[in-house]
Amino acid sequence: MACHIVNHMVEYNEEMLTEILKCMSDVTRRSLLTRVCQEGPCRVTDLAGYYDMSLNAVSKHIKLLERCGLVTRKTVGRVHWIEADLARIQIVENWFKELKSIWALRLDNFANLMETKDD
Amino acid sequence: MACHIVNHMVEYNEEMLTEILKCMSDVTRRSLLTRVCQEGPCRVTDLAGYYDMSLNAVSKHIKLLERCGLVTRKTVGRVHWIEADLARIQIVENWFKELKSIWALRLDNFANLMETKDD
DNA sequence: TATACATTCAACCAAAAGGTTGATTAAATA
DNA sequence: TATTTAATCAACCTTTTGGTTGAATGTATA
Repeated sequence: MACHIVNHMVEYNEEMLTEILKCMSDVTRRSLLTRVCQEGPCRVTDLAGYYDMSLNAVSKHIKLLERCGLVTRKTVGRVHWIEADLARIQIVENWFKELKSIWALRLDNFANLMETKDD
Repeated sequence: MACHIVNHMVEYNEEMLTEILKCMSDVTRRSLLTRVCQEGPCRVTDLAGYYDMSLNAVSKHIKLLERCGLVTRKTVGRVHWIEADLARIQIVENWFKELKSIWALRLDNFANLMETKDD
């Protein structure tokens, strides 16, 4: 299931896919990710200010984003700076690519079969 | 948040993203999707045979895949033929693309700011 | 027609997810 | 030093998710 590391390719496996896709499937976490992409490094408290939920809830969302590598954290004194890291998106894109190629391969085989039939 | 429909672009909104990403975040559903990509139209019972869970559980997974448009169903008599439809993947890819462009835009702005500072 | 087969529906259950509040830790500041 | 500030930890609650089983529906077949 896992693919080979080639050049700058990012490896993927089922557990990583599950973690990343599950993480991205929440609207608040997608919003947080978008925000840190737009604004660069943000403090947890400032991020929480945008949402109609407790600081704790946002803190937990950030922890999940961090756990699957979609954001990174730099702690400076008591302030935690949260920054986006979109590299992991490649893992999902690789899966999409593989899925599409599997799909295309079958259609190719089907086309060949039809051709053979015509002989 | 929703983007414009341009040519063959597939529109997206938060609800669709949530639905599709949540659907893809389950390992059994990803496996089912891969399988129907490989094998073309499959019967529910045959698909269920590959997994260590009840037919009912697989049936429910297929229903979720169908609900968010990742597979389609053709009912012929008592047999339901399940087929992959990867078009919806584009919705997620569009979001990735937008996110990356937001990210790149900010870095550009930052670079411009530095340049201005140098004047 | 009686029976087997393909699939879903409905009710249920345990675990996970997403939220809350209150306490805790540690750093900045009056 | 005492207090405020930044953030997490811990316990708890409700809803959702992913599974189960048994019954129902509809179609094919002996």
